[in-house]
Amino acid sequence: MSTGTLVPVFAALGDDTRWSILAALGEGDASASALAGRLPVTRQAIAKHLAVLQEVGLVEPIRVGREVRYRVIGSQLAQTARRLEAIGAEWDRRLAAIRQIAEEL
Amino acid sequence: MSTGTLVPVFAALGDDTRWSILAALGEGDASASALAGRLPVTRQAIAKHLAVLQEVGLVEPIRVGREVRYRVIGSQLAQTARRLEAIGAEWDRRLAAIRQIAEEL
DNA sequence: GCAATATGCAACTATCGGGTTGCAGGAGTA
DNA sequence: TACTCCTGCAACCCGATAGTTGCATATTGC
Repeated sequence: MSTGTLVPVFAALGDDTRWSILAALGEGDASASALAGRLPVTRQAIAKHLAVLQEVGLVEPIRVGREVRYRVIGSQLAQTARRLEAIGAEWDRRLAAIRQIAEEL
Repeated sequence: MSTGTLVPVFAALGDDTRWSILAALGEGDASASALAGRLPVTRQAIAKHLAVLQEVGLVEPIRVGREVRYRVIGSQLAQTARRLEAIGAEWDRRLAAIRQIAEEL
């Protein structure tokens, strides 16, 4: 079981501002400028965060006229959750086996 | 739906070395010194990482004589996974509703 | 075409975090 | 007691990154 591309996703999710952005996008698609109107950071900072989120597949850009709206991809979050759960279960399984053997000695 | 204490957990999971440590602990409890023998970083670096992991509840210390072994807590990973999945599902639900309304216009 | 608005790019600052070395302190063992 | 081994703490270095300002570029609407 490899962690593969999982770590960058968590790194992307380990920032409060990015969660603010994701939460805002969770209420509807929006552009960097629109998000800058609601959050206490500049548009450029938000643009950088959106680039990070897009890089790990949590968000996708949609050109609408002269603006670029961003859409959150919920399925990526669900897939990450499934992989996380599988890894945790695997650890539990192995460790339980180890302790079982230890007890029998 | 609040992200609560979720973000620090992701920040903790967003580092390769910490995943190496978690993976090693997934094969059995170990002390910082023991881990330093297997990983290409110093014991002190590992000690810092273990402190971070303990802080977010992914790992717990167990004193055994003069050494401190660490144990990975798989259930914390599972809980994080569930919360993540719930958030993604909530976004999908809301956004689907928004698009439904948009189509009807 | 022109003004307005939105994005893109670049340079810069400052803080955070991962990693190191060095040393002091504590707990087990001969 | 003396020795060994493991942990804990502090200071330091450096690269990454979150954030800013400033300007150039493109696209829509009048």
